[in-house]
Amino acid sequence: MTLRNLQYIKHTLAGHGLKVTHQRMVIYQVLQDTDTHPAAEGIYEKIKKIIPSISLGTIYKTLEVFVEKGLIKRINTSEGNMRYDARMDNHNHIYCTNTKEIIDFKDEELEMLIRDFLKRKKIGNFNLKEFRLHISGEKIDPGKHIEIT
Amino acid sequence: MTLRNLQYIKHTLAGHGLKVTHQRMVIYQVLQDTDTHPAAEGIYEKIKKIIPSISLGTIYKTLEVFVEKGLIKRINTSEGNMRYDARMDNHNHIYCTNTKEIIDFKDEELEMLIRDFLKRKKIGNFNLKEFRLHISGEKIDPGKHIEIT
DNA sequence: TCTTCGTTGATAATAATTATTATTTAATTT
DNA sequence: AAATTAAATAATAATTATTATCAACGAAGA
Ligand SMILES: [Mn+2]
Ligand SMILES: [Mn+2]
Ligand SMILES: [Zn+2]
Ligand SMILES: [Zn+2]
Repeated sequence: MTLRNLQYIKHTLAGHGLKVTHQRMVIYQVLQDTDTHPAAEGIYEKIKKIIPSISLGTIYKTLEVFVEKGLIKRINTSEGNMRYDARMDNHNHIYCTNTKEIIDFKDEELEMLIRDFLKRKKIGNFNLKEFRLHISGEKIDPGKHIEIT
Repeated sequence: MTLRNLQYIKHTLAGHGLKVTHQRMVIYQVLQDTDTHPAAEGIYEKIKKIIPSISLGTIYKTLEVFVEKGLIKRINTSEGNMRYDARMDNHNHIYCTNTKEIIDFKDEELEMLIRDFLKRKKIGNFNLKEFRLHISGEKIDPGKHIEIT
């Protein structure tokens, strides 16, 4: 968490109409440094190490505000809880049904392929906001990483 | 609910290793006749009209069992509850963020496009089960239907 | 520095789902 | 067909995830 980073985070929060608080900065920073799509509880555990006095309610509230302001995304799983994604560029997700991991998967070609398809295939009475491909399956070796080639 | 249908449902349940009960038959039939991807509560309301004595717990348990046995699918929403889909062929979903509707969208070309792409793009250490495109946005006129052309 | 108003932490409330258990029902054995 | 066994259901309690409330606090502008 360098000084330059700190300034950037302040600027980002303020730029989205949010009052800059210590809690918000730390939560946003931690989300930025995470690519595992954690749930509120998991985020809480991480933040507690930095701000031991933080309340779980503040985590929930802050996540909600961030989503509302378009700073992060809330993502859906087949499990009973919400998970969060600080990555805001268009990308897809690979779901591992046994480890519950959500792995990012970005591919320009796929992006174009689908965008092109949807442009041809007109959906009437509908204002399309975004699309995402959900790929699901199981890691073969849960200890190792998934690798895309 | 014709007799032929009834026999077919019995056969389907038994064929998936399930004991055939009145509750299960009615729940399965109702799910088959629905394309709105209802939540447990909504299914409960429908079933109560047919079996007034049914318990909400039975709905939850039955849905869980059906998912487990591969008779239906559990689907994810950005809201805090699960929804269910009796349609088992590969298809995609359009999410309307204001009406909370989930609309089926099947297209062979899109299917092939993505399948082809994923065949080329190898995902290592991962056993792919399925993929689905989540399209989200808002209905322009919430009273009218979405139409795909 | 003072004032204002949004934010936080503590806690209570709600919604969705899962667990428990006695009772009922279906399937299997006699 | 009656008795036996095993599984499913209904009623209810418990848990989990999330949201709401509210007094105390802190950021930011006057
Ligand atoms: Mn159907
Ligand atoms: Mn929930
Ligand atoms: Zn992501
Ligand atoms: Zn569907």
